[in-house]
Amino acid sequence: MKDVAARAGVGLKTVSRVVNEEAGVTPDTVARVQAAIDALGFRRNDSARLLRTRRTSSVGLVLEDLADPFYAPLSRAVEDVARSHGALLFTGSSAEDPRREQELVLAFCARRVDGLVVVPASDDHRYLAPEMEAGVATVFVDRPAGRVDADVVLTDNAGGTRDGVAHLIAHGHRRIGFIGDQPSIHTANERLRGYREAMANAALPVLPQWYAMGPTTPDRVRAALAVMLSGPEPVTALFAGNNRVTVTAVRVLSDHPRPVALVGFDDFELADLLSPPVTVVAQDAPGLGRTAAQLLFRRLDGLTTDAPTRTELPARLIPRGSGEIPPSS
Amino acid sequence: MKDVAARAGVGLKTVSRVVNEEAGVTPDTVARVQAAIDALGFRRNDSARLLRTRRTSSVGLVLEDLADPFYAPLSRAVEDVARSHGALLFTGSSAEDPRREQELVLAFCARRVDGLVVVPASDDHRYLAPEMEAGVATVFVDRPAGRVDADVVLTDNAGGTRDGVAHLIAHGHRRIGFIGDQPSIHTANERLRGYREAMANAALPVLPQWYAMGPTTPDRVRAALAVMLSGPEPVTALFAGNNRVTVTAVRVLSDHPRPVALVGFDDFELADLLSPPVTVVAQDAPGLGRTAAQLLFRRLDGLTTDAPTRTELPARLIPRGSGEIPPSS
DNA sequence: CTGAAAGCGCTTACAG
DNA sequence: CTGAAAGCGCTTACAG
Repeated sequence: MKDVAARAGVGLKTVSRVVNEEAGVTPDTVARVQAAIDALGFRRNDSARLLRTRRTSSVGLVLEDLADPFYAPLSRAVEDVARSHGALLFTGSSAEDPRREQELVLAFCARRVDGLVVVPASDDHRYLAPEMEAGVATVFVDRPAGRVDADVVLTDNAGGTRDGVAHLIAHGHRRIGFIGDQPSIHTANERLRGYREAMANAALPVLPQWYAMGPTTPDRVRAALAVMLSGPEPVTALFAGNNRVTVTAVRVLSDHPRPVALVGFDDFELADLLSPPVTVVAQDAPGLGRTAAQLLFRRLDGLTTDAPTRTELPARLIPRGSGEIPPSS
Repeated sequence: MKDVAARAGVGLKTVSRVVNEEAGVTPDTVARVQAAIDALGFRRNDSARLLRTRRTSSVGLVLEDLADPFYAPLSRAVEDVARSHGALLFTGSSAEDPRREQELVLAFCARRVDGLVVVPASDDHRYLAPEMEAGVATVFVDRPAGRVDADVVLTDNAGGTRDGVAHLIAHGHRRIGFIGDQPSIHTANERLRGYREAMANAALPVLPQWYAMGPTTPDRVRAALAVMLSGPEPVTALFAGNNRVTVTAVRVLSDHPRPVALVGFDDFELADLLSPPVTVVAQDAPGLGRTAAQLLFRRLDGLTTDAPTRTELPARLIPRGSGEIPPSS
C-alpha cells in the first residue's frame, strides 16, 4: 500500500479510500491510484485490515466429522448463512475427541473469529467461558453445551424416537429392540429415553437384553442384534439409534429367517430403494445448521442481546415399508 | 500483552518469550509472567502474530459443494493433512459457479492463506497467476487447472470408464448407453471419452441417441434414459457418469420391464444392498484430498521446487451384480 | 478533497 | 537473561 501511495504520489489514506471505495476522492485521483494498484498487482491484506477493525468476518465451525453424511449438509447450511453475511468459514473435525474439540475451538479463537458454531464432542465447555465473555458469539448445535450458558439448537431426539417406537407399537409390536450410540453422547441418551417413554406409554416392559448402547461399528451392532433376535423372547422390531446402526441392521435383517420390522433414526439417500424400503425418523440437518448460523449472526450484528435460547427442531417420521411389517410370531 | 507486561513488571519481549515458550527466561520470571497471564485471561492474538511472521498457517479449500457425499471425504482428508502440519482450514463451496470460485479464492488470498486446494468450477484460472507468483502454493484437485501452470491431482476418469464399459461389453452387451454430467465439466468429458474409446476398441458403433450430457437432475436423467430404452435399437446396458445419475438410473430401471445392466461411476454407501447390487467404478476420494494436500505442504515446506506435476489416481471396478446382467434380447 | 500521525497486537533484529 | 525500538499492513481520528 505504501508502494502504491508512493507510485501514485498520494498519501496512504487516499489509497485506503480507493481500495475501500469510500466516497470523496476526485475521479482523477482514483484513476491515478487505480493505475498504480494495477501496475504493482496490489491486493489488500485483509489480515492486517482486520487487526485494526477488530472484526475478522470469519466464523469457526467445529463438528464431529466433515465426512459424515449427516454433518455435510449442516456445514453447507452454515456456510451459506456465513456467506450471506460476508463471512468466511473455518472448519474442523473433532472426531468425537473432547481434547481435539478444545484445540480447534481455541485455535479459532486465537485467530479471533467473530463467532463459533460447535457440535460438542465434550460435555464441559467451561474452557470457552473467557472467550465468550471476551465477545466470541457461540452457538452449540446438535448437542447441548456443557456447564456454560449459550445458545443451543437441537433436534427433538426423544420426541422423534418416541414417535418411531409408537409407530412400531401401533403396528402390533410388543417386543421392540433399541440399538444406540455410545452413552457418552447426549443425542444417544435422548433417543434411549424416547424409546423407554414410548414403551412405558404403552405399558410395555423393556427387558435388559432388548437395548444396547455402544460404538456403532458393524461388529458391535451385529453382536447386539444377535442377542436381541435370539432367546425365548426375541424382538419382532428394532429401532436403530442412528444412520450407521440402521445400515448394519438392514444388512443383518436381510439375512434373517423371520421378517423383523425396522425404524431408523436419520434419513439416508437410498432408503426408499431398499427392500423393504426403510422407515425412518428424519432430522432436518440443513435446518439445524441454518438456524444455528442465523442465531449466531443475529448476536454478532447486535440484533439481539437476549439470554441464550434453546431451540428444538422436530424430527419427522417417514413410513416407507420396513416400519410397517407386522410381528412375525 | 502490554497489560501482561505491565502487571508482571517485565518488558513486552519477555512476555512474548513466555507465551512462545522460548528458552532463556528465568523460571522465576516465567512464573511471574504466567501469573499475570492467568490473572488477565490473556490469549495471544494469532492474527497479529501472523501479520509479523508472514505465515498464516492456514490453507483454503474450495470445492463444488461441502454437502456432496463425494467431496465430504475429500475435504476431511485435506483437513487431516493440514492438521498434521499445524494449519487451519478455510472451506467454501463454489456451487459450480466460476464467479463464486474466484470470489472465494481471492477472499482466501486476501486473508493471506499459505496455500490453496481448489476443485475448479472454472476453466480459466489466470486470475490466480499473480497470487501464485506472490507465493500462494496452489494444488488443483479432481479437475485440471485452466490456463495456469500448477500441480494437479486427478482420477483417471477416462481409464475408469473404459474399464467399466469394457466390463459390460465382456458380458455380451453391444448397445450401451452413457449418461453424463454437463459437458462444461472436465471429468464429464473424460468419462464420455472413455466410453467412446471402449466402444471403439470393441469395434462397436455409438448411436447419437445412446449418449446424453447435461445437468444430473432426476428429470433430465429420466428423459435421457427413456430415449435410450425406446426405439428400434434400445440399449441393453447403461454406464452412469456419476453418483447422482446412478441413483436415478437405479430408480428408473427397477420399474423397467426388461432387465438392463448398469455400471456407475463413483461408489456409494448402500450400493451392495440394492437389488441387484450396483456395480461401480470407484474413485478414491480421500486419496485425492490427501495427495493434493501432501503436495501442497511439500511445496510450502520448501521440500520441492520442481515444476508442477500431474498425478492420476486409478479408479477401481467393483463388480456387484448390476453390471453382470446379460443382454435381455 | 487529502494526508500525517498514532495505533491495532504482535515479532524481529539488536543492544545491553 | 532482558528490554527498547522499529515495523508487519492496514485503519481511525483528526486536522487542514
